[in-house]
Amino acid sequence: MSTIKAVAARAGVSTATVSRALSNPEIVQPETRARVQEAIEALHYAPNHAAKSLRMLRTSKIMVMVPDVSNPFFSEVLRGAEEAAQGAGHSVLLGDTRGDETREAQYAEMLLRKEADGLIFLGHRMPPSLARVAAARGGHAPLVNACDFSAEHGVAGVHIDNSRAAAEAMGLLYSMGHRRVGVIAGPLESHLTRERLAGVERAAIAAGAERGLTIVHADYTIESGLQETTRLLAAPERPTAVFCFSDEIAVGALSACRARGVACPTGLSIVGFDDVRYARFLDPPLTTVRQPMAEIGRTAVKLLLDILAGEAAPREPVTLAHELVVRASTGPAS
Amino acid sequence: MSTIKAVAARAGVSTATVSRALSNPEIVQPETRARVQEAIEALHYAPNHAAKSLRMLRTSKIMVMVPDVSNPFFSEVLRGAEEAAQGAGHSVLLGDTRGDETREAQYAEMLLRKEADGLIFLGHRMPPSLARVAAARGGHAPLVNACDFSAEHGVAGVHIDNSRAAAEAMGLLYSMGHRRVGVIAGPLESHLTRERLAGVERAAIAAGAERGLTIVHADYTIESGLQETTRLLAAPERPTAVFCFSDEIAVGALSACRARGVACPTGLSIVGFDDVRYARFLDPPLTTVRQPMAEIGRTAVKLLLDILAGEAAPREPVTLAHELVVRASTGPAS
DNA sequence: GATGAAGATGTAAAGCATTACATAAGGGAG
DNA sequence: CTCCCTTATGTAATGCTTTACATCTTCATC
Repeated sequence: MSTIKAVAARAGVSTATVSRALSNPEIVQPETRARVQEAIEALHYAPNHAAKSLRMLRTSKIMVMVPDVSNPFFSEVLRGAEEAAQGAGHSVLLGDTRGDETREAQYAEMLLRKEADGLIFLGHRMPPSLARVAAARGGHAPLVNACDFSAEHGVAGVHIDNSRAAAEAMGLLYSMGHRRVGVIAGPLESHLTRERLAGVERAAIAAGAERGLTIVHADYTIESGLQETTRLLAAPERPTAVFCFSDEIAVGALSACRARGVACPTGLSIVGFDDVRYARFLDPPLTTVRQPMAEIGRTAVKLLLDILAGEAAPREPVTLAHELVVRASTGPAS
Repeated sequence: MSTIKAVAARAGVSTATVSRALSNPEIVQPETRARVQEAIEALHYAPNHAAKSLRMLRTSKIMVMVPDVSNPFFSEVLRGAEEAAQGAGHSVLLGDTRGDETREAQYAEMLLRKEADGLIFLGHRMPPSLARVAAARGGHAPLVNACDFSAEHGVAGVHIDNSRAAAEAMGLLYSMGHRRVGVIAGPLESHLTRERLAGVERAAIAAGAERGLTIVHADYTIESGLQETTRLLAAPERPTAVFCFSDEIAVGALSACRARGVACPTGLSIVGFDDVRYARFLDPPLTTVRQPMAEIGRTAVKLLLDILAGEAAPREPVTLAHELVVRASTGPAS
C-alpha cells in the first residue's frame, strides 16, 4: 500500500501537509489541498491505522464483551452499542465469552495491550486484571458494565431497576389472584439475579404469599426454561404462574406447557423478562418486562466515551426505565 | 503504561531480549527469561498492540460485516465466526451495516486503513472499494462472503445450496398435496433470493403447479412476514401453504394466522428457513430448512485465514450441507 | 521602510515493538 | 593453543503518522 510519504512526494509537499490536509483541511491552502487530494486518489492512499494509533495513543475501538452474541437480549444491546460507537467514530471489537473466565481474561488483556480504548462488559464477572485497573483509577477507568451492575466494583454502569421490575412482575401475578408462583431465576452468582430475587421476595411478602413461592435456577436458555418449567408442573402443588428471568426461559416455559397439555394462560400464566423482538409474536403473546436494550447499549457507549474524554466527576450508575408489558400470557388464577 | 524499554531496564537486558522472551521464549536463557518475567509482572507490562501491528504489518483482527446483529440468523453466524477467530488468535471487529451502503463503505474503508487483516461480509452487496481490491487480487483478496455468495465477484465464499434447499422445501409442500403456495421471498437485489426463487420455480414446474404460485417480497423481519402473510390470506384464492425465506418471516406468518383465526397447519402450512434456535419451540414447532449457521461462520473465518496465510490456489466457494427439518407447522392440504 | 502578526508549509522527534545483523562468550576439534 | 561453530544477547533500523517547533512569505501598521 502507499504511504503518506508517497502521497507527499507526488503532491510535492511534506508529509506534514498531507497529514494536515486530511485531519485539518481548513488550515491548508485550497490549491495545495487539491494537489494532495489528487495524489491521495491516484495512489488509493488510506492512512495506516496502526501508525496513527501508535502516535495518538488512541485506537478508536471499544471492546464489548458479551456472554453470548446469539442470545437475542445481548445482541440487541450490542446493536445499540455498535450504533452509538459508529456514530461517535469508534468501532466495536466483539468478545463472546461464553461465560468462560479464561476467555474473559483474554479479552480483558486486550485492553491492557491497548487494542481498545475502553471496554463494556455485559456479564456479572469482572476479570481480575480489570479489577486492578478499576481499583487504581476508580470511576475513571475506561470500563462500563451494562445490565449486571454491582456498585462494589466502582466502575460505571447502566442498568434498569431490576429489583423494582421484578417486584412489579410479581405484583401483576398476585393482583390476578395467583398464590402459588414459580420463579425461574438466573444463576445466583449474578448480582442481577440477586437484585431481582430481592424484588420477588418483597412482592411476595407484600402479598402475603411467601409460602407459595418456589424459586428455581436456570441459565437463561430456552432449554433450561423448558426443563425447569416441566419440573415445576410436575410438582404436587403446582404453581399457577411462573415468572421467568428472561424471555428465552419463557419460551421454554411455553414449550413445556404444550408438551404437558397445560394451556397458557388458563393453566399457567407466564411472565418473561426483556421483551425481545419475538416476545409479542409468541402464542400467546408474552407478558414481559421490557428492558430498553438498544438504549442500554447506547448509554454504555456514551458513558465510556465520557470517561475517555476525561470528564471530571466519577460517574453515577445510570438507571434506565423499564416497563411491564402485559400481553396474553397472563390471566387470572383459576 | 510501561513500555518494553522499562522492562528491559529493570531486567538489565536489551529490549530485543524482552521481545524474544515473550515471543520466542526457548531461545533465551532460563535465568534471563526469569528476570524478564519478573520485570514484566512487576511493571504490569503488556506489549502495545499498535506498535506491534505497525511493525509486523498485521493486526490479528477480522472485520465481520453483518446487516443486523440482532437478527438471530446473523448473530449465530457471527458467533461461529467469533469462536473460530478467537481460536486462531484473532479478534473480531463488528460492523453492523443496517443494510446501509454508506455504512458498508465505511467499514470497507477500515480494511484499507489496515484496521483489520481481512473482511467477512454477510450481505449481498460488496462495497465498491472492496470490489476494486477483489478485482486486483482475485481470489487472493482477504475477503470472504458468507451466505449470499455470487461467483461474479471472484471472492471466496461459504454458503449452502440455496436453490436446492428451496426446491426441497417446496417439494415437501407439493408432496403434501398443496397446490396454491405462497412464497415470501427476500429482496430481489439479493443473489440469494434469486437462487432460492430458481429452486422454487423448478419445484413448481416439477409439480405442475406454477399457476398456483404466488411470490411476494419481504425484508426478512417478523413484521414484514406478518404483513405479507396477512395480504396472502386476504386473497380470494388464498394459498394453503407458505414458504418463508427466513424463520423470522415465518414467525410473522404464524402471527398473521392467529390474528385471522387461521389454524396452522390445518388452515395454512408454514415452512421457514434457517432453523434459528427458537424455531423448534414455536407453536406449532416450525418446519424449516436448517442452515449450519455456526459452521458457516467458522468456515468463513477458516477461508479467510487460509487466504491470509497465502495459500496458493484461489478458493473454490464452499457449499455446506443444509437439512429440511420437518416439524408440525406443515400438514396435508385440506 | 521597518516591525510585527498571521498564515502556510517544512523539519524532525516521538510513539513502541520486532528483527536482521553484529558482537561476545563458550566449547569442541584439530 | 588456535580456529570455528554455536548460543545468547545487544545495536540499531524499520514500520507510518502526527505535531511541536522552526522557517519563510505576505500583508498591514506606524
